[in-house]
Amino acid sequence: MNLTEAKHQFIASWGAFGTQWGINRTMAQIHALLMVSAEPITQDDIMEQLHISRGNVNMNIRDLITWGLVDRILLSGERKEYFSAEKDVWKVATQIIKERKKRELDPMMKLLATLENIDGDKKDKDVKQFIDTVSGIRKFGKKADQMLDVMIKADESWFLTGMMKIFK
Amino acid sequence: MNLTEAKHQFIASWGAFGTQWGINRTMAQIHALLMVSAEPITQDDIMEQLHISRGNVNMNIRDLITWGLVDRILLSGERKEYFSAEKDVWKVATQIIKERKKRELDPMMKLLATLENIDGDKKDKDVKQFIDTVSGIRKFGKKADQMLDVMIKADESWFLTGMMKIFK
DNA sequence: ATATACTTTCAATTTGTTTTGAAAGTTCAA
DNA sequence: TTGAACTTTCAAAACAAATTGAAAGTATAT
Repeated sequence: MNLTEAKHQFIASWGAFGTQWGINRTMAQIHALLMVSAEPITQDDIMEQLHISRGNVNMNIRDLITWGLVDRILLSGERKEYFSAEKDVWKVATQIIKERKKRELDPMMKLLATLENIDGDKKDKDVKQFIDTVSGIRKFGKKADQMLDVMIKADESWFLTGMMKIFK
Repeated sequence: MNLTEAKHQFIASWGAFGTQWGINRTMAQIHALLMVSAEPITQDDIMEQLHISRGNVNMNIRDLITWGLVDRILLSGERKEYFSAEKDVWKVATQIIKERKKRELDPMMKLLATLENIDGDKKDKDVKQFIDTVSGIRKFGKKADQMLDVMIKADESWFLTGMMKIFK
């Protein structure tokens, strides 16, 4: 397989993979393209390579920037904007974890906390089941949260070498 | 807040949460309903409580069963089928991890392995960037994979107590 | 065997999401 | 300023996913 074919396949698969995790396909594809691009590229490059419209590129690029995964690059003497993605997979992963945690996990945990305080007789089996379920999710979520916080603060080498000893 | 309101809110939020992670809303809602139900319930109960059609319930219940999250219960003397969800959050989590790993992570890792072997001069900066990106993702994926395997095999108390000492 | 109670299927429809492209907005050099 | 180069917006269109419900299928009791 040559580079062009491989790039295409990588971009297509990364896009499909993204959709399974609630990320829009184009956004994942743009991110994939930027990840394998050695140099910063322009909106027009992306439009051309992925065969998508200008508006679509613009919208998703802006999203990727708010996710902290892509940077706008201004080359001196150039009018056009260039874009470049963080290439370090560890940084990409921690950035995504940080964002999803903030946007999704944290609000869910907050809600569960309030739901645990319902009125009703705790001897009633339905009330009991509800409280048990919610508090079970909450306990699990808290621990997962702590773990993710440590991961976000840790560095890659710790993850790749140190942590694994523990898991043996 | 009373039980009924709290259940509704839990089901609605769990459904919304699911969609952000690539799980269809109804499926997540049915799962939520089953998680907070003290006793097994029927298709008709689900239809009524979530206001959805018979076909929809049937389809999603079957999906939940293939995910290993819900069981069909046959009460003796009853013609009707009842359904019940695993209530232990740890088991639910490991089950989901196990399935998603098998369905999504494993195939992606396999693909990346093949993409690493492209033809081309490794001195070329584009070829180099591609290989570096793919192998970076693969390294990360392998470690995450190992970690998840250990989690799947471990038990809840290990996660809730033991593991956290390590992360201090 | 047949009626009854229940489950499954799937084509058609509805609903939700993504994409387009033309128009409006911005920036900057001359 | 003006206009050329570029970016952003957003209503409409295209596309994808979820949902319905009626018909077909299956199991069971009599």
